[in-house]
Amino acid sequence: MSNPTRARVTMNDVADMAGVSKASVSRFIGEDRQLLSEAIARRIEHAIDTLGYRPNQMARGLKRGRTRLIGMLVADIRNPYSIAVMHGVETACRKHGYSLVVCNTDRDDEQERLHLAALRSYNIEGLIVNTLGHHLDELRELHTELPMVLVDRKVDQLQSDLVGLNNIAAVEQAMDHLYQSGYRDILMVTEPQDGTSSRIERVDAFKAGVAHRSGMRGQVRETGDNLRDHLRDFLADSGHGHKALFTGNGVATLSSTRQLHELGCHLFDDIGLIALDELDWYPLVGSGITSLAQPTHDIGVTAFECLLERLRGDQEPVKTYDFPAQLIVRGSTRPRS
Amino acid sequence: MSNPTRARVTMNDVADMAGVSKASVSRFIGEDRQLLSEAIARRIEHAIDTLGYRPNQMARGLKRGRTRLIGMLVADIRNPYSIAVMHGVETACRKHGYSLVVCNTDRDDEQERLHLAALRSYNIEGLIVNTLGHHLDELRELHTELPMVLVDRKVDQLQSDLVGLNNIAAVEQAMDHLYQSGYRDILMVTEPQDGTSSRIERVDAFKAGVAHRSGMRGQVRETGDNLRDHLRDFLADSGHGHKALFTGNGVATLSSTRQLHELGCHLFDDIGLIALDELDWYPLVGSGITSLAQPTHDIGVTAFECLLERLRGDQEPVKTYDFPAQLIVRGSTRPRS
DNA sequence: CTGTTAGCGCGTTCAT
DNA sequence: ATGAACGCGCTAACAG
Repeated sequence: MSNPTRARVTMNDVADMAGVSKASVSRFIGEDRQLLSEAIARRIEHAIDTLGYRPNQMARGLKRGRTRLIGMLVADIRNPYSIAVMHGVETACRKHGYSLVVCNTDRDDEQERLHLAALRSYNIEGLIVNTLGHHLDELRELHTELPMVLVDRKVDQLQSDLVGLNNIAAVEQAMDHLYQSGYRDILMVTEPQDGTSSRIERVDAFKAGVAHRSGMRGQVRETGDNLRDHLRDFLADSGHGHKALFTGNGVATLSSTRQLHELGCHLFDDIGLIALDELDWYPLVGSGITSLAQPTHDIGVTAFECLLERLRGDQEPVKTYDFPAQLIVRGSTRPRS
Repeated sequence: MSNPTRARVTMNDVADMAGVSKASVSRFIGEDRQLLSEAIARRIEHAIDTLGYRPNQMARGLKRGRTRLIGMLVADIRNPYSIAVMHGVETACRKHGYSLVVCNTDRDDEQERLHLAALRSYNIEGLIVNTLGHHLDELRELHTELPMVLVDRKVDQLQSDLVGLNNIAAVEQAMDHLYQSGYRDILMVTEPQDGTSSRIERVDAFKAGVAHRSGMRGQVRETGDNLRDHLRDFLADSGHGHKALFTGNGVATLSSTRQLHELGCHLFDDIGLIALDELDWYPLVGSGITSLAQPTHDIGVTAFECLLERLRGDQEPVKTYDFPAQLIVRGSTRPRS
């Protein structure tokens, strides 16, 4: 009964049953329905209903060159940021009748290559990229065939639209808030930069922000095996004013908070914290984690709409969409004096 | 330069350049490479490389009926459980040369219908379902064409393989642990059941577990606007032994913990907590949240492999894969006496 | 308004 | 071992 060998009902079947030509059926399911006479349209509709006919998008795409498929390349699908953006993309896709093929590379360059080949073979109409783009040649070649949009991270030498956070402004917001709350000794924790443009921008902005604020001291550390030692050292080294951590993304926040916790740190009396990216559990940790929330949903929606513009023939020069972050104040940056 | 109008290089181009017929090229990219002479194979390979030819999966699928596409219907893509399972599915897909089309319904029945139609139109070879399956007719019809596997939640009247947690055993583990740790007054918090089989099973198992443990009291409450009041009442109503919460999934844990936090509860001295599902922030909240972790990755992998079996012709009766949960003890269930 | 014809890119007989 | 011809399901061009 559930044997997947039953032949699919095709346009021919519908045409036969309705006693019309395939062309008429094609017109019925396409944009040209108004060209059909009332009588024929009804017969076709009836045949479609009784047969349960559904057009085959593959065949359709083969002929028209439009598959209604969008690809998304994600570096780390378990990162809540990626998920949130993807949710936005998916919503927008749905709204415009597109489906989304998600490819997770798990930060593996070889997987990226394989996925790119696969996506290409499926004739996707556009591609949303949230990876390091280490296969420049393939990407550029693909870009000659279809529009692409970068999310969060730039890819060098790939001239493509970009949508993401205004990192400079966001970091400035964070610095302002820390400064005004009385923190003077800041340790920024970032994931290894590794060529990721957004991380680099944030670290650079952090250094610049420290430089032009009098009495502020700033250092940068990376997540990894040594993080705990770095944090311990930072906590021990007093005499530079109230201390705070500035974590560059959700992953950095998680590992930093875990390490602080394991170090027996009282969250957040001993040390302040402001995080880039908002996660749903921030209110629950200690007195709550202050964060700069990214408009992830809008970022995803914009990425898709950007693609859609290009698909509709937009030939304008490469655009960049910089979204602002929203400060959410919680206990982890309570004012000090 | 990045104008998406450049014609794709096709099998014909390769054949022309290599001076052979399309059939030979087809043999080269297919399974019949050993039928080709060394000389011709080399010429074809060279042509493919210089032209950058990639076979068109759409056309291929159209002809052979194998698109190498798997669909996954997810009720809530922002639920970490779904993501974790999806990650497992994706890994398995990749390993076997399949690509994954993910469809998020946002718990909306109408979206489920639309997605089902879309997936079908793309000739996916199999479907993984993690939704309520409220469109039984469409699902059953689809099931006549392709294999399906249910994840986490059963769908009534849909005879299909199922992979998920052994809910009975998992809840028993939780109850045992609570009992042995000295808790006697338990409030289970679940998302509205709403026909979700896994939630129903967990609640039923909870009630049964309370019933056959002497001196234990158990109540069930749902997440929602009243949760806070329920929790306050529960906290106030003493005299039944040490209190603990048992949350039925990640979402329930998050909302319960938030409410406790806002009620000014000291986590977790005033009340114990054990959670079904493991999330990465559990160690950070209060003294840490004890949990029962699901083998989400394995569940995803198994779901795909199950599909693959069916695709390869497995005709055996419907199977059910019940995975065990793993208890992770943290401070939220510290022993009481 | 409607049907006929010719492919889209590819796999698969059949010949040779 | 290789090529010619046909068709997968559908759309687009042209006739009528």
